[in-house]
Amino acid sequence: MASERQVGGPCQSWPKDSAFIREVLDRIGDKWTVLITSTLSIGRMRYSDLHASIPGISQRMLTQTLKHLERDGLITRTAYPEVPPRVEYELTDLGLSLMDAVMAMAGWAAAHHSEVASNRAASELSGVGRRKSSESASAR
Amino acid sequence: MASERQVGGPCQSWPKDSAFIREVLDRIGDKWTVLITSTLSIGRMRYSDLHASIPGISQRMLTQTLKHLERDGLITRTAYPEVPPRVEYELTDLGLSLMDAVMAMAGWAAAHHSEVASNRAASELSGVGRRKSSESASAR
DNA sequence: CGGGATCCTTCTTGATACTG
DNA sequence: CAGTATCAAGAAGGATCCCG
Repeated sequence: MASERQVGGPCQSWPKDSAFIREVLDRIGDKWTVLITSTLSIGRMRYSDLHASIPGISQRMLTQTLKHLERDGLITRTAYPEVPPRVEYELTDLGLSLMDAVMAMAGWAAAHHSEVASNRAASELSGVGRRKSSESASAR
Repeated sequence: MASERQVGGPCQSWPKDSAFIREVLDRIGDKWTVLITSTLSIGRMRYSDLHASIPGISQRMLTQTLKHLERDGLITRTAYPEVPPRVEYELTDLGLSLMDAVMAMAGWAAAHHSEVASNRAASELSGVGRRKSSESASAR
């Protein structure tokens, strides 16, 4: 595989403007962002519902990620001035469009993950990307 | 915006199989992976060329990221047994296909970064996602 | 030239406790 | 309920030195 490709062909066209690409990648590269937005893609939810729907997230990370998403206009935050406070979050159209892009990535993942997995397994046996026990447990 | 969307519509369809999506996201969420693969999309390169082409990367990260990419079958590593050692890296078809997906993300970024930027600026003024000086310098 | 092995510093994150 | 504030632990990243 990858026997003969013509070099210089596809996409050598971002010299220095990789700034916003990095911004987007920093956002979706964040574990919680994807989980939160995908959960919100079901519909608007309140804080506690999100917390319950996403196992393992701390309030700190939930709050922080929600703020980042709100700041970038990917979600809206609506606080109702009631006696027991109620706050609801919802994806904006912008956030929804990002989800589409993420789903595209998910499509690639679904299409190629087995290939990646077998490559990885083969490398593991031959000792290419071998990790040193301390790494083998969990990657972050 | 995002005034009335029908809930439950788009993409509520990954309950627990988000495992490989995370794998892919962990990979492209990594700052150096994208820079390296996009550089390699120009054509095969040797270690020192990559190091020179990517400003600010350390040998440690370059080597490590290259190993991860090789392990997953996204690039190939070819070592020539010469007197001054020569090692060349090249994207595989798999790696190239991932680049396509990344370029799709770049497309989203290009289309919406101004919108995100203005949202962010507006939030900055109203104090929504305000950071506390220690965060404002660099986000990782 | 192309890394491998260490050390050391910084940033991120989870846990916990407190508040409007 | 919906956060905020503080703290400690761990991982990621850079710098440096060395080897084949």
